[in-house]
Amino acid sequence: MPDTEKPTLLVIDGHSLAFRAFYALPVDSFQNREGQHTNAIHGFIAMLINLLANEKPTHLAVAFDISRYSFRTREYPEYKGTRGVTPPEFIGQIPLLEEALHAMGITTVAKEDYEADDILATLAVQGAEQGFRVLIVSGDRDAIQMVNDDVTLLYPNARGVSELKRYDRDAVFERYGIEPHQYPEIAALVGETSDNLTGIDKVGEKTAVKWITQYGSLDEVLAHADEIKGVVGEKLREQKDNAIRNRRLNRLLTDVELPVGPNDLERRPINETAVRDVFDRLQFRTLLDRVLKIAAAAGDTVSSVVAGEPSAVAGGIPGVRILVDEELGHWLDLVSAKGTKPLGVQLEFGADGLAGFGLASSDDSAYVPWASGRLDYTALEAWLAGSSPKYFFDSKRALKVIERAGLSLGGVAFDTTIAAWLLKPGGHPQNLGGQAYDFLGERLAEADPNQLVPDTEAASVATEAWYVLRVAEYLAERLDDGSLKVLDTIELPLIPVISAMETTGITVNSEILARLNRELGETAADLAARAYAELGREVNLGSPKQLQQVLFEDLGMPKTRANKTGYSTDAASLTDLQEQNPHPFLDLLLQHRDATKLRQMVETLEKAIEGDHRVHTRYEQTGTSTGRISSTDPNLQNIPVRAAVGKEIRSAFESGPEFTTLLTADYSQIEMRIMAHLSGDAGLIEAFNSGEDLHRFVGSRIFHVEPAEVTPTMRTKVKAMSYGLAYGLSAFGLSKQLRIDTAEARQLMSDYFARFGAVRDYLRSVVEQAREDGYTETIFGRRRPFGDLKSSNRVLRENAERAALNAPIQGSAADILKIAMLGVADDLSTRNLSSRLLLQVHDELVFEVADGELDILTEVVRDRMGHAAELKVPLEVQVGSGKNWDEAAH
DNA sequence: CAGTCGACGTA
DNA sequence: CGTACGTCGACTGG
Repeated sequence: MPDTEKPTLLVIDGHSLAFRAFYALPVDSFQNREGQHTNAIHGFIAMLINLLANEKPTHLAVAFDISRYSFRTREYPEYKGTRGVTPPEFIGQIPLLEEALHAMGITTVAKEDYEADDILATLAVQGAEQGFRVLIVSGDRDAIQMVNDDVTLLYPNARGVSELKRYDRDAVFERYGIEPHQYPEIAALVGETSDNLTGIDKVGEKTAVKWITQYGSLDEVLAHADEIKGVVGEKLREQKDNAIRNRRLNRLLTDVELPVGPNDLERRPINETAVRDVFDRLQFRTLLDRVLKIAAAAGDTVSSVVAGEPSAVAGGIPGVRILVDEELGHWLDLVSAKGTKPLGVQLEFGADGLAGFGLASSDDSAYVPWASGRLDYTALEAWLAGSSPKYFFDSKRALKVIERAGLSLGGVAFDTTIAAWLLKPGGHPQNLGGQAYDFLGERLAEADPNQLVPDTEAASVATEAWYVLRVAEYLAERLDDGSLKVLDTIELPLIPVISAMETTGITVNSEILARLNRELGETAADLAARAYAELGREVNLGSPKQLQQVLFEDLGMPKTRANKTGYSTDAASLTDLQEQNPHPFLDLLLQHRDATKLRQMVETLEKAIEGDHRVHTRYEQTGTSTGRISSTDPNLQNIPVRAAVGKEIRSAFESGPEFTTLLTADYSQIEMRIMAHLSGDAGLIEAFNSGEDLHRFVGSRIFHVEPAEVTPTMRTKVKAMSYGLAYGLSAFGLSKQLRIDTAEARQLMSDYFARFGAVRDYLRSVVEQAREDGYTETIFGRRRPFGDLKSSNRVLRENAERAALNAPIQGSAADILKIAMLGVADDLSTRNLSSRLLLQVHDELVFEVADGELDILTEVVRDRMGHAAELKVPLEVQVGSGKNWDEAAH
């Protein structure tokens, strides 16, 4: 096919040409009204307009370096090391240039870790293969190597960018006397000052060309180095490593994986609105006319939406800039209004941690690739660590990843996961796409994980960051003042505290666990064998279904409480059965369950011990509907404590090396104290202020005896009653638990409320209020919505009523412990203490005590926990310490 | 294989 | 017919 009929692909090295333009045009003559310098943009676009008019490319792209760092600097850190800092007037021009190009319908291409010339080389090779006439524009002499029959280089001459010298094969031969592909071999010998690549001393262009012509290639020259006489020969033999290194570095890659190929680069119509907008901001009057004229001449139907990477597309999603270094600093300053406006932040995760940052303001977004150890992130690091407000989707995860990358994070001002939870604490956990859909009604593009080659490309983290910002703004609108205060003063400050607890973990003695595992295993096996002997056959003791067969059919025992799959075989039912219908199998079964359950827990814990001999649980800050935090992988909030074996398990949790003991601190009867506070019940308040044992005090009032005369039975009854109150316990439930008849339970309740009537009034009022408002509220303003309080379904309604009367109590207790955690964490840090908070178990905190800090830590903990809230009754804190968790308990 | 249920540990 | 959780094994349905 004759060249004239071939489509023409024009690819420009954006950075190098913009930089040439910057030095070709006077800085001071090109400034817009905001003081932004525009000379490089002006020069570049003027050159581009000439190229479009003269070369009439059918396909077009501009390639950019993302950073001054690339795989070449990793290989040879001194590469391009002689280049000074970017002139301040140049900063900010590249992103604006990209914006202008996008408005003009021109695709820009950049690839992390590669230089623009590698992109040029790749597209040139692909273009030639696919039948294009290829024109490349680069200010880098290494680009000569790309020239061949299909590829022509346009190279700016010394006077800047207004004239481009045309290098085809013949022109290269005429200028250098070699084939284009040999150019890098010449350059390798001579060296390239601008790239900081030293060549062979005494070897200039003439010598190099002579050698290459004589021997054919650099390899051959080096192979025959011995034959070369004189000083240059010596130098060549001495410094041949330089040449080898230079050749390695100046070889352009032709197989870079790019998001676009030549056929994707067909020229598109300009977006006139966008062009007018950008050129107006740049104050490019004449250039605008020329661009519009070219567009008109090309017969473009001017569209308002541009494909590719426009600065704004339908739906208002801002285009994604790729930024690092000074450009990034400039951009951050601009879009955050010098740190006063929040940005959405979304991290990109790679195989080994942090891979990139997505950052977004309301109308702009940027992607910042992250490669650890690189030097061009000072602006980002400063912004991340500083107090400039940042919004996240999951800030705990972000915090951990950022810290692991050796950075620090400050200014976490919003977390959409936590905010969404505060708005709807019972909701299912959502990913960002779910939030965008639920709150904004918009679909966020997600790659289908089931497709090897997804046909929908996932949104960039920069776009995700933009959604984070918008979801955050939506949620901030919807949250009432109380919830916002809980977010700002409790939940957000708690994130780093919880994150540190997870990272720290707690030392667990694996030998103790291994012994327990073995002992419990033996016990279980023994019990199972005896149980089988009783039955005369083997059954799976862990299968409720098989147990039902054995108990209710084979052994013909009376039916127990019904459940979905038949009849219950839980501990309470089996204990009942044992009374009505004694059988040795029942006891053995119960004991076997006990042993296997504990063994399983021990085994789970053993497996969770990591290389540092510690167990790192994960705390779920949005895992409950009351405000508590939950613990998973493993759950350290349900480690046994009551039975003897439970204590043995707890004894395996120890203080780590460098620390002396563990310290535990827990609130005594915090929920009852909150009930006293919220109900204002004079009797209950007096009970807590009297210093008397609570249940003894209450018992004396109910049974009309002196406190000293309250018997253990009386105390047990009162205790069950008190504890049950906050859960919505019924007379029926109380009777079952205390194994008394319902009449007595009813009497007990009525006696209780006769003395502590305000408690009943309060509990009723909570439900009543919740029915009216649709939600309950804790002392600190945390809300929990309830819909079923008006349900006509009695089961649903009564369930909701019990949950509602419990929510402010459990929730306020959760708030108080969280506030205490913040206070303690604050004191530990301001007093420079080394002791650390390790665990939280709803009303208990576990610390690791550093040498010599027991007294001060005890004081801090007592103070901060005791004064986390000012209630109508004192908050009592019990503190204990010991080598392990069991000993530390009191 | 994922999801559900019963059972049971904690506050 | 007492709140709030997480985890396990067995079982179910695909």
